[in-house]
Amino acid sequence: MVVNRKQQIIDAATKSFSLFGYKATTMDQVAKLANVGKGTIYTFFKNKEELFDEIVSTLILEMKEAAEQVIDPQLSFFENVHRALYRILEFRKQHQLTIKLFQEEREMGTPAVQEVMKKLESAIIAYIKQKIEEAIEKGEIRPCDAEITAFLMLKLYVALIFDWEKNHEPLEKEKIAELFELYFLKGLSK
Amino acid sequence: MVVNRKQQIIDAATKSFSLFGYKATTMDQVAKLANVGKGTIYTFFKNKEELFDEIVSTLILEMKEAAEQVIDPQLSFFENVHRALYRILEFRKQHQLTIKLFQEEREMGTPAVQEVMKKLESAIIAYIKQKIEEAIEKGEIRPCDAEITAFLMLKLYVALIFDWEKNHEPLEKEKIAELFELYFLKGLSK
DNA sequence: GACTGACTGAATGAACAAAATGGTCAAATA
DNA sequence: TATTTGACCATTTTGTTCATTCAGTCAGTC
Repeated sequence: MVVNRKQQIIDAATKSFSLFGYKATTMDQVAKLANVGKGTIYTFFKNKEELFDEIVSTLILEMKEAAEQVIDPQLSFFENVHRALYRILEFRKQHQLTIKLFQEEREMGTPAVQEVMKKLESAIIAYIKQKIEEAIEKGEIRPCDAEITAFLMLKLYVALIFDWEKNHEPLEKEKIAELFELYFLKGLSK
Repeated sequence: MVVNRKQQIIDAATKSFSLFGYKATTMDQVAKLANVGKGTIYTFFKNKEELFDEIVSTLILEMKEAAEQVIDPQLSFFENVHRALYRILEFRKQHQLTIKLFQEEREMGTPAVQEVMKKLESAIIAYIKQKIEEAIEKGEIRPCDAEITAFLMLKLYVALIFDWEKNHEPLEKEKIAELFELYFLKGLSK
């Protein structure tokens, strides 16, 4: 094994998924991009979907890490939401993958993509939910249904990032953070 | 003219659009339902799309009227939002049409439906926006971007009504109103 | 024994035929 | 004469066939 072939495959697939989406990425293409015979892919991954799954699982982990990097338990819930939000807003640009998949889900409704996006959404909501519960525990914010609040935070984010741009100029990062603060933080603060 | 044939046609079309959606409604069907020859439809409406448009325009007007009925300039902005929200939540159940069209847009992407839904959305946002501007004028709420706020209010509403139900039990009217208050009203209040 | 790429069967979509549908208009009706 | 109508036409949609593409396998190579 000259180099880590599994990582080569993952890198190639990530690149192709990011560039062309799930459906338009062929295993032949991934093999060629990874400088690997197609069969080799199947020694590491059961099938295309499992390869995809592993990549998205990694993405989820990376997003969590990105958030954890800026979250500081010493700081207030508000300050941490603000920091995590900014970090994610920056993170997003690096990850064409998220955007491409979001597009593919809306425009083509590829089943494998729908499934994986559901998983991504669940992971994000579970993460936010936990942070909200901690904040309630600590008495930092007023009690509320953590699940619904997390759900709405994500919906608000998606609405501002993706939906608003359909008919308007994209919003500045600062503007998005400001709106988040205006609604969620002011609304939740005691 | 024994009865109002135009109204007969509109009623039949409304029923069919509500039941089967835009695409699955044929003009033959509408004619049969309205007890009218197909040609007669074309003496009142240029084509299928115009018939559809008139129905949706009426829907928009009815929604506005429904809201106006409960809005009282004497009352506070909050109280009025609350009342209008409740009125609309009840109104919705009567109108299968809105739900059916919302579904058809998401699932099939019928162009005529997309167009009309855009119009509906614009009308709603414009209406809310105006109410927000009046409230800011009167100093009832803190200044904010009325357009974005209206946009987010609608998105929040849609998220709670349609998106939440995809993976959870539907929310009670009371719960929806409570959430609205928690986020928007608390957030906007001075 | 790790790796490969030609091979296979299933899935996809292009091309064509058949059916359905929106819209028209000459004839029937009132 | 003014309305209303449904058979009719052009176009779109739907169903079908068939060639191509692609995910996944496995016999053969290194």
